[in-house]
Amino acid sequence: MDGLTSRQQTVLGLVVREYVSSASPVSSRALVGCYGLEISTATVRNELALLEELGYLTHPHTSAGRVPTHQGYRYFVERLLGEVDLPLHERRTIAHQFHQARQDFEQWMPLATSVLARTARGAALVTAPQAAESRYKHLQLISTQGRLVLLILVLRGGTVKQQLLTLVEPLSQEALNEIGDRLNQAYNGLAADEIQARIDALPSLEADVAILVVDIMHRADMHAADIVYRDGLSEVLQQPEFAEGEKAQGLVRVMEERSFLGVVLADALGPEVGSVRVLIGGEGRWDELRACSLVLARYGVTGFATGALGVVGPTRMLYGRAISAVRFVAGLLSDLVYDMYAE
Amino acid sequence: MDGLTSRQQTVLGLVVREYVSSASPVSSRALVGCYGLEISTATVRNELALLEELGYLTHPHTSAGRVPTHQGYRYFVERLLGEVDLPLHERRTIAHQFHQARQDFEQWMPLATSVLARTARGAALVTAPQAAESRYKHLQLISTQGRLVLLILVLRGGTVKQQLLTLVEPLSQEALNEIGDRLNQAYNGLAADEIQARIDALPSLEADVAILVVDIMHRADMHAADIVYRDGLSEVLQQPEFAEGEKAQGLVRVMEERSFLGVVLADALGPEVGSVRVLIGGEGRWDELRACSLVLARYGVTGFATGALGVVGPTRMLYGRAISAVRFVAGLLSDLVYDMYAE
DNA sequence: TTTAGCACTCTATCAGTGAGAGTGCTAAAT
DNA sequence: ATTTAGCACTCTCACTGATAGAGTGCTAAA
Repeated sequence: MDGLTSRQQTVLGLVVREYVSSASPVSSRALVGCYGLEISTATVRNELALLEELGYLTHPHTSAGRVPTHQGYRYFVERLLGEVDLPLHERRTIAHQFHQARQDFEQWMPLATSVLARTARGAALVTAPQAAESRYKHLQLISTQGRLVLLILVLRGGTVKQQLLTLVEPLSQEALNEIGDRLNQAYNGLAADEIQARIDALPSLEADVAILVVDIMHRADMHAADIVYRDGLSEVLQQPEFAEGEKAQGLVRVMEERSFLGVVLADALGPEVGSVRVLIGGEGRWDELRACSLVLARYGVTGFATGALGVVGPTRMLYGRAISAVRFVAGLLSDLVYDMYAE
Repeated sequence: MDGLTSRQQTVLGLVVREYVSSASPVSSRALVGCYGLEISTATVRNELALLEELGYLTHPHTSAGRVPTHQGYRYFVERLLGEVDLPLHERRTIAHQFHQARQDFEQWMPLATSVLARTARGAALVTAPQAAESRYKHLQLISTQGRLVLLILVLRGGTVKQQLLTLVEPLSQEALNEIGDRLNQAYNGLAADEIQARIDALPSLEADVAILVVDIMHRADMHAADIVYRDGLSEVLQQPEFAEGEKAQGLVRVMEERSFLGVVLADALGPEVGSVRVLIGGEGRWDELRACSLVLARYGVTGFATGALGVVGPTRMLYGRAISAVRFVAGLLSDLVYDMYAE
């Protein structure tokens, strides 16, 4: 059975569970005592020694109990956890909250983040959905004062972009509406490059606006993932592994620094919506994350718009809850994105 | 001279400056040695003892140097700091960055936050400007799929609100435009209550939309301050006072928890745009903030739209830089808000 | 009023000690 | 061949002096 006997698997699983809940090294006595194993502590010790030799456990020092290694957590997550899901009543509560907020577009992301943080008992991150390629939906020019105009550009999928625009000479709101109407007629549903190709045919003022529109759409394609929602950081920082400030460094960085998060996400998830990924202790690639695990997924509709979401916590995290929470919330968000892009 | 002799003021000032830069208790020898005082360490010790008796300094223990108390920092900020300002070249760089971003509405807040964090060397917080009272500017209904409609509401000052709307039966984009045009004609520049009062006169579909608009405007008035931009937290957490995790608790809470921040801001700033406020060690009111200082200001135009911004750091912070950075950035943001509301 | 000098106090550090925890090993039992 | 009991061994943790060093407070002289 893939290298480990069934009893070894049981023991490894119990060590992980016990360590996750107690946060201190697990002794053979604790395992036998708390979980009613039908074997003696000495036998358990033999198994523990073997599991350590195989790299699934370590010793902080000779006379301490065992602690799972990253490899141990990975084995736990991949082979021992099985198919986990949130209890029905939690799924119902969450689904209900999303149903309540279904019309309130702006609440989707904050709600998802807060639900994720509370359900997974970790720090939650959600990036706004980013369209594979922005497509023009609607433009509105709104006169402000004098030559200053507020340009509102709506993209397919409901993304709204704002930009200021200074005219050479003031125009009435009616004139602005006309420009908007003409561009709306001409560009509905087009991508930035397609608009770019048709700019020549326009009179100069429209062309100026169109150039700006193309520019905004390009920027939207580049930077949509910069918008990150966060929640639950302060709760996670109370975990004992972060008692020494510098241990918390990686956690705070991944929560705060867009660029760092971007790299991690790109590397761990790829562009396609798929299954939940678990990143344990930085996987040797990110040293700052040695004490942290991330449970990540991409949501949305591949080819239309996707975003990422995830939970960050200590390696000693409740993987079962985190994975099922991430999967469930990703599913809900994917449905919302689907509704917004299906036309 | 308000209780302290000029020499005592000098000594207090030096203790604060030295402690801010060294992060460890200041001895009489260090003061004489590093700052070239023309008096002996014994004399300094006498002054230190007096300043301690007056409550401006403390002792961690008998044979340690002096550390400023909250009262000491307050005296320093109010009487000893004088009029501080950022060096010209920094002001120029910052003004230039804002000038570059002047058209790019969506960048204002992130830019202000990032500039503030880097300039003040602290964690920066900026809340979005909130209108004293939302006023209707423009409505656009955009047909999505079937009966689902995306409602885009622009308020005076450039705030854009989005909401989904499910129609009883599908309508063409033209029909939606007509509804939008009629409401735009009728409601331009009105406040929520004024719109509320005129709903009766409308046919039912328009009335439904108008009810939703009023609802959105009310929500905007309530919750605009919920949008908080943050930056620089991870740098501040590296400061030695936050090496023990629990000391960082207050800092992270004020940075992360909207509700906590809201209470602090409301209490410290009031609703009017005014001068920079300095909150030292939670001022006895917020125990979590005992190790932190906040430098806060309200920006914007009183009566039209205001927001708050501030820097959070350890009590041992560079008050001079923080105060001048907050004042300068608040000024820049106020100008931007003024431009957006002046009509 | 200032200063030199000195006693005093407190910390930080190191070494040493004993208790306790938990293992690893060995030899006996199943 | 496995499992188990028993015990020696190791390492941590908490406590205890003991010491050096830092910095003060006080006193008496300048």
